[in-house]
Amino acid sequence: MSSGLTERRQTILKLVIQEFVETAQPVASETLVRKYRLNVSPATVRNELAALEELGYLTHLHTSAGRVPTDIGYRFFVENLMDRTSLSLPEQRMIRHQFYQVRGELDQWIQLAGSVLARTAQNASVVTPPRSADRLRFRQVELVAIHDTMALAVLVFHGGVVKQQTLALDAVRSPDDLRRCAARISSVLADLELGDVEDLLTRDQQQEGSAEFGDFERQVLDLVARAMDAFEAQAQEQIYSDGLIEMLSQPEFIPALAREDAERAVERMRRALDILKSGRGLGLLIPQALASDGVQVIIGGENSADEMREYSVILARYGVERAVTGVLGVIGPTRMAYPRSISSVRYISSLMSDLLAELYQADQRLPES
Amino acid sequence: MSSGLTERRQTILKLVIQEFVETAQPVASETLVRKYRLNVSPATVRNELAALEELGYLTHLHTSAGRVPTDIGYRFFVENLMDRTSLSLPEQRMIRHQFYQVRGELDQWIQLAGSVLARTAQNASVVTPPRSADRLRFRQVELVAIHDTMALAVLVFHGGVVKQQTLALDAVRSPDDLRRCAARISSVLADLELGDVEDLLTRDQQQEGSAEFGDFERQVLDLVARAMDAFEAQAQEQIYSDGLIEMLSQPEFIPALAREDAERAVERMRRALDILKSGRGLGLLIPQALASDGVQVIIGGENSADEMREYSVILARYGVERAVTGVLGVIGPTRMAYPRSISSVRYISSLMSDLLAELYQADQRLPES
DNA sequence: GTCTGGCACTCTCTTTTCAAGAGTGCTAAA
DNA sequence: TTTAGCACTCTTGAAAAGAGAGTGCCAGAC
Repeated sequence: MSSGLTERRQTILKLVIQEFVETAQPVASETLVRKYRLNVSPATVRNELAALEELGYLTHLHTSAGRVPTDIGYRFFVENLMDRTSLSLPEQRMIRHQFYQVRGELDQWIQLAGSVLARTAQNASVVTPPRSADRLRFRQVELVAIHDTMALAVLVFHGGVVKQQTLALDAVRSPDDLRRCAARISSVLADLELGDVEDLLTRDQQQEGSAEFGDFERQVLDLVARAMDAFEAQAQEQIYSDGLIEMLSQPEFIPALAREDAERAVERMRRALDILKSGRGLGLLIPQALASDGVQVIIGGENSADEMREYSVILARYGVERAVTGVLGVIGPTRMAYPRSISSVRYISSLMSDLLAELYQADQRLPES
Repeated sequence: MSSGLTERRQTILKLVIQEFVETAQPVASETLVRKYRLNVSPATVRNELAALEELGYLTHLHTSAGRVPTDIGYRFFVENLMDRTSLSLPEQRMIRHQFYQVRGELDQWIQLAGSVLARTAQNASVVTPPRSADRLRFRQVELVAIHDTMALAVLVFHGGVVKQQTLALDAVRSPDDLRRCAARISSVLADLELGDVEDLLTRDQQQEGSAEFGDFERQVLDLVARAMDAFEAQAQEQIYSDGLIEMLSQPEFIPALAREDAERAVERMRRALDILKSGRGLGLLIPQALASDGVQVIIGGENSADEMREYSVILARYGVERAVTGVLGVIGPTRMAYPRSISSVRYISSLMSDLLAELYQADQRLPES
């Protein structure tokens, strides 16, 4: 009976999605006619809705309820129907200004990106720190005295990765002592990877008596190896997330608005919490996003993880290609303001890329407000 | 009629609280007799319960429901009835071991403390980073080249406070250049506070032509001033928290178990989230805990903040007296396993104190596993 | 052939009612 | 002072009934 996705059906599909995203209520034929001043009757719209349902773009919760988009419906909307907008210029300017205020602090960039994404998309956000695709390579170490028997070791790796650790000294050391030791180790370990460092250590330990390094130097070497190990071990796992409150303010999590068993809303809340805290359900998506260009949109059941069936994820890679890259994005119920969320993810990822590029090549500049 | 808190009434109060903490259900007279093999009849217990209610230690939700402790009841329990236990030795050992594995990393200590507290108390936890009571005093700066036009500035302050920031260079600088500049600034700023640094900067700017510092040096000075300013500004506010999931797994937040309108459970959940994220309701408690010795227990309405009426907070100061101190603790529904939570807070705070002391005086050692 | 008005039908949602159950409070007796 | 007995209160759950929302379909109009 249905002769495919006619123009009018596409228009109606778009309206249904807009309406549903806005109100979180199943959309009735009469509402569409009244609110959008369609000059056809509700009955006509009903026929079209039935056709759209048969084509798989909409569903019915029960016989006498309005229509709700399916994952396929959202997908078609995102691919073909959606207005491709950007964040407004004042908004962009405000965001740039916020980043400008924390210039120089990578950790703060990450936090800020998470918070801005959450606010603009009114959903949860995830950001992974930028990582190098290569294995970690040592660059140099600085030892700074904190007091007589305590020093701070600042380890710098290629790609601008920095890690600091305190270090209990076995004996009192003068600043000169520290400097000498740091210089020695920096030159010995320069450009080495974790495996090389470990080899060096075991080799040194075997030739007991005529050891190449002093006790103190070996202590620092050990620290370096441990730090590199710890760093590589957690490289994949770390996901910063924010916007829990924003997401949980969505009607899906408020029983009075979701018109359903409050029990289910609570259960959903708990599971959402779990997803964000553990990063489960995102695990596969992130490497995938790291390997793709542009903004990725994963809608509901398109995600293989079953617990994500009711959520959409919008991700984009950011960083400097072939150097360091990370992933950032938004996560929320499938009923999501896709145009706005996508614009936001796109803008923040390009902004973060600019910031990182500045860290890597001085010929790119942070846009100033 | 009631002749005060007799021995037997105290016993019964203790049992009511233990039972209620365990089951989260109002406690009935018959349950007490059956479960704890009291050799009196339920009717006798009922009389005593009525007396305890008149004295203010228990309440009734409605005529035909069991008894529930009041804040006053919990308070009496904590002061007089509670068994004063410690964490078991195996548990202590396991915790120490976990801290041992992240030795040298203050940030990790804080995270770990939060996670351990949450797990042992099955509630949310809060930890503030250790802060000095004095104003921040500069110690030294190191400049580490990241690449040609980018350096990392590591600022070290008195009290072991360290902050790192990247710095875009105005021109290519050799490592020697950087070292010289860092040494110069370190010696000029040594032991200065924020105000002094700012004075120095304005004084230098006024004498235009014959400036005391080079462009590059002034750039670094500026960075230092900004960093100190930012650091002092956020010194009070930063509260790390964990254990949201643990707390939200308490029956109070699960409508099916709380036997009440699910709506209310959801509302409660949302508010709890807000408290943890914003730190509101804790604001007054933390300075208070910083000024007190030992473990502080604030039960329900004892907290002036109204949104905390249903929550208890257990806090302890940690750190090195007169040097750096922070606060850590547990937050959860008033129906809380006080003995265990208090032991846990006490143990972790003393452990963290030991760790920090090690950072300050070498004559104290981290207990090794 | 497409659109529209009308109307029956379905399902939800809310309210009411009723019975069962849990636990207390009180009284009177041991 | 303790206890048994019993009436009373309040909750909880199930079932029933009525209102409302929205669809699906048919028959007629354009």
